[in-house]
Amino acid sequence: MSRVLRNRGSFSTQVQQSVMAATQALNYMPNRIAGTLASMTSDLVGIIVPSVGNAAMPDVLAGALGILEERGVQSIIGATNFDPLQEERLIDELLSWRPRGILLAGIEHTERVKNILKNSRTRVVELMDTDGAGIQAVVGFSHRQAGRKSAEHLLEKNYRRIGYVGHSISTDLRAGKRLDGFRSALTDNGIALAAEEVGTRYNSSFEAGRNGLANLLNNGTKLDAVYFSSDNLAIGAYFYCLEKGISVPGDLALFGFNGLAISGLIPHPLSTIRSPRNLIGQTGARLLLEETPQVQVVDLGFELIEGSTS
Amino acid sequence: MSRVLRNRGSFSTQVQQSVMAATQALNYMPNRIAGTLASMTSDLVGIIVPSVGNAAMPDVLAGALGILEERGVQSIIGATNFDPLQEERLIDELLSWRPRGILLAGIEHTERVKNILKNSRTRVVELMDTDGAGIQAVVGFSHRQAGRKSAEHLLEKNYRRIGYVGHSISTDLRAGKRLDGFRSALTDNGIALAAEEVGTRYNSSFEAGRNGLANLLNNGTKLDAVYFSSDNLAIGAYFYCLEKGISVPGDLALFGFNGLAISGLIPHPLSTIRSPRNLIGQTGARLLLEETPQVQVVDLGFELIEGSTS
DNA sequence: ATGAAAGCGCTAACAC
DNA sequence: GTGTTAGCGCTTTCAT
Repeated sequence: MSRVLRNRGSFSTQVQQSVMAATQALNYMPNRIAGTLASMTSDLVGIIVPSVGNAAMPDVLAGALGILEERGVQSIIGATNFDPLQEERLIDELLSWRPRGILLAGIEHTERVKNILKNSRTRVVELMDTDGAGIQAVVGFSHRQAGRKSAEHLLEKNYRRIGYVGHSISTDLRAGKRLDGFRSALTDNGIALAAEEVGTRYNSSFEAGRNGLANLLNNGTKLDAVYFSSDNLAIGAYFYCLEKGISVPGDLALFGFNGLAISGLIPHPLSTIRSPRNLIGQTGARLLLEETPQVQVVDLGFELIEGSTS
Repeated sequence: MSRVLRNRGSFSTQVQQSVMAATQALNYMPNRIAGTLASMTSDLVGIIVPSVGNAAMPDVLAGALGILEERGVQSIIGATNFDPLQEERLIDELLSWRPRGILLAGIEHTERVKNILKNSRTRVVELMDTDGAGIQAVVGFSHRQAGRKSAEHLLEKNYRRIGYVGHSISTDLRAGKRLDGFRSALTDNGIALAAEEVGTRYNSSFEAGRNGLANLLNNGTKLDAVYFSSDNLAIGAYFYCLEKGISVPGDLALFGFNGLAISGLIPHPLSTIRSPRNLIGQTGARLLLEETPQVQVVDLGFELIEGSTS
């Protein structure tokens, strides 16, 4: 009987015994589909990310999954490949599973998605980005501020001829916001980006960084620092410098974003910005499961790591 | 009415019109929980991996998710953290959702898991590892062979004093199999591993490789090559060599495993073994969805990449 | 071509 | 403390 299996309501030990025996004998396996339908509350949450491979995501996912699994909730994970329409499709399908909540990477979505989500009573927590209005709760940090901070650091260090190398900026909106912030800090100090290079078709970000820097340098503009849309690009570029005998940071300073483990272990630890990715995932998951739905934004900030490439 | 919504059975355009109108007006959203319960067939699959951050996993996941999403099936993903009991727990919970199938990383599971899965009629595809008996279908390659091949390569190159640096070998069974294969090839040639170092408590594999190599070298054993349990370890060690002025491969050869993008871009492209991770994910997903359940093992092989660290 | 009805395996509410 | 029953929102089958 349902009561003993779920340990709710009241029953005698005697009944418990026999029920236990029966479930063992019959090899009983609960059916959550039926349970969820009957109770109208599920232990499912949806998680939608741009891509499971995207440098920052594994940490965020690991953080969220950790919390979710320990509370016995299952996660349906979907990847949008940075395509808003794919996101819309995934959310539609997700909603048809009546999840307890949805964890979304980023705060940019199609209008339809925003409306649907606002009108549905599933909890929604948006992750990673606090630059803009969220649907219900958002947990992350300001990419615009991260960009600004990066520029300010470079300016303090007296770099003036600064270039940018990015990767798929039209689709990676967060990278776009960082660049915006970076640019505006430069503008505030009366200088402009000396050159920029945005490659889109590379096999890896390392390659994008490497080739991006090569192109930038071959264009003839004289640069003393380059800002990259992420650590991986910066690392690819760093190796290019090693290979070409470009002294870092003497000839050229390099600045990344993400604060990946490897960035601290290359011969010149990379100057970069690290965000609390795992914590963002954890916090998002906790918020999602919280009893009291609360409209709020949790800014977990970021940290500038001064390595030796700047 | 159900027939027009799912475009099955027969109905007139007139009825179709009115149903469409009604769904629009009422903002109808299908309920797959109810649908699944009624039809007793679901569009859910479960995916269980050791960790979403584990170097090889994002590619496998991306491959699998790609196929799965394009066929409109949702994925419940769980991470075991290399803990067989956690895997057992996850599988129990997964099964209660009556998934269409389960994708499992690896072929080592608790006896209970194997029995449950054999007796359930959910499709099971085990990924990554073909060294041993699978439950139903397995897609991957032989880690033992990969290890052998690595050793043979090093021996051909005339390295004789060979060390090993690994990371969490007791939990990462696949790494253990590679080491086994590596060892046996060495033994076949009458030599033994000169030294080995297995660190477990590092923040990252890069660090494990770096410190592992440092320890190995400090122990005084003279080595001319080191085999690492993965590229990340080897890369961490490579940077250590750069820093200490150890010439690679002159003083010391380095050999990794995985064939990550970054490994090909460091100043000395890493000698390593690359497996078709994305393809393994794709193939696994396809097999899982196939109509005709077929007991089989699909060995997708691997490729030895001769870089310049050996 | 279409309406009606019987479940799917549970949970929650109600009676005793 | 324990047995019973009415749904949950669909799919499927059976009449019509």
